[in-house]
Amino acid sequence: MSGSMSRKVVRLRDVADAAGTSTKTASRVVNGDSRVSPDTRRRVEQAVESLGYQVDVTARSLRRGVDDTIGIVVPTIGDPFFAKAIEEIEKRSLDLGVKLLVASNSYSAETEREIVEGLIGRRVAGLIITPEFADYSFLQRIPTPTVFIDRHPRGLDSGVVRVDDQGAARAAVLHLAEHGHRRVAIVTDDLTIRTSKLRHLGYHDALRDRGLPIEERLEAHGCRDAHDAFSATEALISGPHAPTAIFSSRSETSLGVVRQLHASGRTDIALISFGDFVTADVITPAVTAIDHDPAMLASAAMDRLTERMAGVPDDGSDTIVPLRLIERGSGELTPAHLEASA
Amino acid sequence: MSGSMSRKVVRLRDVADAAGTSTKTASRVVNGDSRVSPDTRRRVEQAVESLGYQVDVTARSLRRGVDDTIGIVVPTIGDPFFAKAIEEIEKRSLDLGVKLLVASNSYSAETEREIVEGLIGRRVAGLIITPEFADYSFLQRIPTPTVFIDRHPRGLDSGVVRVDDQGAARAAVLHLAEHGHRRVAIVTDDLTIRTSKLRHLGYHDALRDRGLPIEERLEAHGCRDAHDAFSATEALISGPHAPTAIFSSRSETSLGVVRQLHASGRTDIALISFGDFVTADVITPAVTAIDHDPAMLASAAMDRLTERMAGVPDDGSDTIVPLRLIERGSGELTPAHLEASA
DNA sequence: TGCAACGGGGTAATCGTTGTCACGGGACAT
DNA sequence: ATGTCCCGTGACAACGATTACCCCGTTGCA
Repeated sequence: MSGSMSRKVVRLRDVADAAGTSTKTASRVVNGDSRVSPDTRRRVEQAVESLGYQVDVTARSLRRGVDDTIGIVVPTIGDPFFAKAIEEIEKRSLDLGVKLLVASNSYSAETEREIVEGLIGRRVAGLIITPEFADYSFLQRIPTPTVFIDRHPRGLDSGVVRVDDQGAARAAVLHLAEHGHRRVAIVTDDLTIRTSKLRHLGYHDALRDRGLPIEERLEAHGCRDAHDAFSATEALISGPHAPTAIFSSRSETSLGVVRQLHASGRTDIALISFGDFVTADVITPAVTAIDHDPAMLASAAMDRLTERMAGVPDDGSDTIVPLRLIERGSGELTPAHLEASA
Repeated sequence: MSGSMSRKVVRLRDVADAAGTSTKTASRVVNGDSRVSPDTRRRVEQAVESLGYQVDVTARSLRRGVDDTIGIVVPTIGDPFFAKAIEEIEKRSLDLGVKLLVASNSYSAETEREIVEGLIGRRVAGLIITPEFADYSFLQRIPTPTVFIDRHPRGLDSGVVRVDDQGAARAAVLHLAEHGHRRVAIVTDDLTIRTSKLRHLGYHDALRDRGLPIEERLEAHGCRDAHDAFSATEALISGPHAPTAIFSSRSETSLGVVRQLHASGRTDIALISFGDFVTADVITPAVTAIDHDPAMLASAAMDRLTERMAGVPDDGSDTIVPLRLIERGSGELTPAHLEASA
């Protein structure tokens, strides 16, 4: 019944009225502009406090032309790797006083483009994108600072923040070779996926370096999940020329490989997993893994993005995030024939 | 050098000009209003296409008073449980044509409140919050539709979407009792955490139901991570009155328990983990777990949120998301003395 | 025939904030 | 003493889309 039905929202105008200043001055106080006298500042601050004023960000963003957000687009948010990356980026965003818009692009090329365009339509201050299906040439004309991670975008000549897939895969296989293995198999995803291809190339690099044979029957491609890898591994190890070591190119496939090795009692076969997973150290033997730290990738991406936002143009070069090999046992097994002769 | 330095952005006005209509009509087309003649519609659509027009969402949001976004606030984005939940919510958001703002609140009560207020200042259409430290009484006055998940917010009388922690913990311990165990230990986090407390209560419920002893030396509290749990388990199983079964109240602690059991060769001790983890089925024996499906929780939260957004008020009741017990072996081990007598 | 209802369209105000420009007055240098 | 410059401040317009309101013909119906 009170006469003053409180207005829906408190506007800067209301604050200014209460403090006896213009909205402009109130705005100055709210935005930390130094050119305000201490007395005025205090009055405004007090008004803000008592009225519970909060900036309407939609209005601010319209006026400024940019929104205090950055968008991140990943294939799957639930993937622990990307989840950790998002976490790191959110942390950094907090420091920048910016909010984080997350979106997934693992639907189709069309929705992927729509999603990115939608983000741009929101006038995001920056974009971090894991390119998937879409052609990104449309970004050419758009001024939004953008950083790509993990893979190169199709249709756009841009630097990328990524891990050294090829180099690390090579290092892993060399590690196996160093322990005496001459028949090293690979279990991997579809080779049309850039990441998979690079790791596959690294695998070949290592074999070539060591003069080891490259054999098709040692390669299992197209393993999209643990289940595929489970079957593929069975086929690999059941033949007469079974490998003494396996290089699994994704943590997902590693789970399948491990299950198969355990199921068939062949835990004597060496294994290195590209991509770590929890409990890799609980299994016997514990699984040696190459770990790419998502936080590091994310951090590097944010560094790059803040650079772009500051106006530094993309020079087309890639930022390579290092990887590390975690020796746990499975990657240090020696082949049976060597053990016998020892 | 070209004479026409293209204008920064294409506005609705430009589309209208190109199509020879007013902005109002162009707006109608863009927003799918039916009261436009087919011919006009086509002209506008063509203009949109050729100019590459995109709605400026910041302007639209200002005018409408709400932004087409929903905010989700969780303790840790990187936690697989919340990551999966976010993933599900993002999927649902896509259907609603809404973007998702994610934020973490695991910093402090103050930043938690600032984060939520910041979201509200953005005029989000809805909020999904996992309350942590902050007092949420300030939300009382705010019209933004809000749904809380996992825990009850402090300072606000509101329904919640949550799992039945206490009931499920009770079920797990009863499951162990059913297999003959009379000395069941618990490894858990700090009991000041609501979730931990509820699970602890469920543990006691079960013991009481079965007339089993409640002993302090069977309870390891304050295990914040796998490492703590590792040490705590060592203490638990080394005494003279060691338990024959362990109930671990978080997947994180379960990792520590498993490591300790393996390290000390006591894989004969039964174990049920509250919270599943990958490779729980690779370990020997595979770990029986109670799984709370994050997607289900998220989905229920979205159902509730869309209801709120449609104007249905909170009736204060909780939505309970069911859990399921996944029998894998470790929870079905029988105590040594029973085996001996068998 | 008269008139209301409706389809199709336009004009201008509005959302809340902030950049631009202007102004009076003191400090300081010429 | 006069100009220059900076400070604190305010009036005002603009950001781009939406929407309240108005207008003009057609129809349909009494």
